[in-house]
Amino acid sequence: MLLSRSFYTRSDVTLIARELLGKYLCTSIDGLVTCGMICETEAYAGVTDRASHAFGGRRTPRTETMFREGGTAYIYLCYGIHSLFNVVTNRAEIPHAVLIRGIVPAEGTKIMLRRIGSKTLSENSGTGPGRVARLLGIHYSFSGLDLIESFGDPRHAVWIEDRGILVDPGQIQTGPRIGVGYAGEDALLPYRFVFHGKGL
DNA sequence: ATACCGATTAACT
DNA sequence: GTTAATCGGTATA
Repeated sequence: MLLSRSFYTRSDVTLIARELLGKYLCTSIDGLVTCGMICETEAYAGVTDRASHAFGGRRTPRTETMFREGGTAYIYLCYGIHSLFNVVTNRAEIPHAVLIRGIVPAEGTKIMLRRIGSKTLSENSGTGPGRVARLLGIHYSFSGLDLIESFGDPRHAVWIEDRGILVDPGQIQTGPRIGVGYAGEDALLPYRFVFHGKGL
């Protein structure tokens, strides 16, 4: 079942980051469908969060996407090489977002292998935000795609499905976000969530 | 027009 | 544990 608009437009970004664990992030790029179960996320709490690109209400051509309605894809280029995928949450003008940091490959593994130029998938293949986007064929030029409206478009579609995976709160590990040392006190916030399910 | 830097990764020692 | 790769975004002038 496709996650609805109302899932994304809620106001508690850390709750949404938790609830995205166990959901399936899917893409259809040039007709090639790939999906992975989300196992790691980070919440970015908008204008009050020093780690967020939108801290202090900063609006630039890049961050403008985060000010859209929840359910929009915010994707940007990091270190000149990696596309990092986020889903925008909350209502329009409130620039909250959740970074997807890890997936377990579920569908289209053959396509994923072709994308990374490898023969087999390993434990690490879907770990790390750069690898997530690479496996799923997500490019930063897709920023602004709508995770509900794009469904069905064979060229560039990105969406998230609920496939009924139940995540016990005890299976979720919480901690500080990765790579945000520049954020001062906000670097210590427990906004990172990792799903340690069976076999993970 | 120019300078600095990053929500990372892979390949090293 | 360390480091090179790599370039668009952003601030400053």
